[in-house]
Amino acid sequence: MPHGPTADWESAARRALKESGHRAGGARGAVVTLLGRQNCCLSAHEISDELHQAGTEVGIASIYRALEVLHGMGLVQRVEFGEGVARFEPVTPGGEHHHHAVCDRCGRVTPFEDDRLERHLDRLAGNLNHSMSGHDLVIHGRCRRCVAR
Amino acid sequence: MPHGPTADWESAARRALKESGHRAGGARGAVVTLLGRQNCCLSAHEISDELHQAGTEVGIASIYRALEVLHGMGLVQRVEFGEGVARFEPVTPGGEHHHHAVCDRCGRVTPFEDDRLERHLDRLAGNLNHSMSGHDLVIHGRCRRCVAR
DNA sequence: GTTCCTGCAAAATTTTTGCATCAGT
DNA sequence: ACTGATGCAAAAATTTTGCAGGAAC
Repeated sequence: MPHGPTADWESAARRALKESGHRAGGARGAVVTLLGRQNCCLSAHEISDELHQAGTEVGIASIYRALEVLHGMGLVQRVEFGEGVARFEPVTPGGEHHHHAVCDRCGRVTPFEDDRLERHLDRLAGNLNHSMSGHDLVIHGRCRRCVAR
Repeated sequence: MPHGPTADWESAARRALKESGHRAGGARGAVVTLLGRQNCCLSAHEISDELHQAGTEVGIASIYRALEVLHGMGLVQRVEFGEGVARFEPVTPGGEHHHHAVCDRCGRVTPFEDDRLERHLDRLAGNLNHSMSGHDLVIHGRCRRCVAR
């Protein structure tokens, strides 16, 4: 289910940024590169840590600002699982979309996808006269590992 | 769709609290009463305001603590819509369950339910070997009112 | 050279915690 | 009375903002 880096989100994002007159150097570029390698969501803090480990120092404020721009352009989605931290993940325009199963015991997040669910959601949004720009289903419970204990 | 107060969540909650040796006087009782009249979610701040308006002064810390206990007992669900505030709503054990359509423009939250979706989710959780204790689907977009403008 | 971006530090929010006091059973 | 609950104030954690310096084009 988690399937390699998302299509080519990174180049699409860089193109979109350039077209709208944004630069993608230092901090913002690093965030774009990192997200492009991601197949699920990361919190701002996790992004900071990963960049740090890769030897790229980036201020946390710049990370939030980069995410704000990307979110405003519809390039990243913001999701929250009820733990009080926002998480961000790349959005592939017509492409793949996944949802999240969260283990309330160990915190593990398992992404999954389901075509029927997607179709179902489109229909639902139509019924509500709600123009849907994004959606996220969060399943809470215990992951298979924690269930076994 | 939004349908009156949830069955009789309040008495069920009070019973469950008593059985587990918790009291439900002052602050906690006020939160239980308020949630029992609710058909969708409220943030801690909103709960504080509503209680205030009803003439019941309750410290915000007590509200969080009450919600913590209720959440721990599975009596309330915690949901977040990506705005950085947690919202809480009563859970009716075998009963009704709804989801949320959030307008990213005006902030309006529209609850909705769909039986087929619920059945679908049960099946999905099974496939993932994930024991599901709760779930929430958030649809982002523009509500019908904002779409019209 | 101009404009936008970045980082630091400070501020604003939301949520949690310590502790003395108070209320429910 | 005893135990647990409450409120206040302080702390912690997350996110936002102001501003001076730096990088991109």
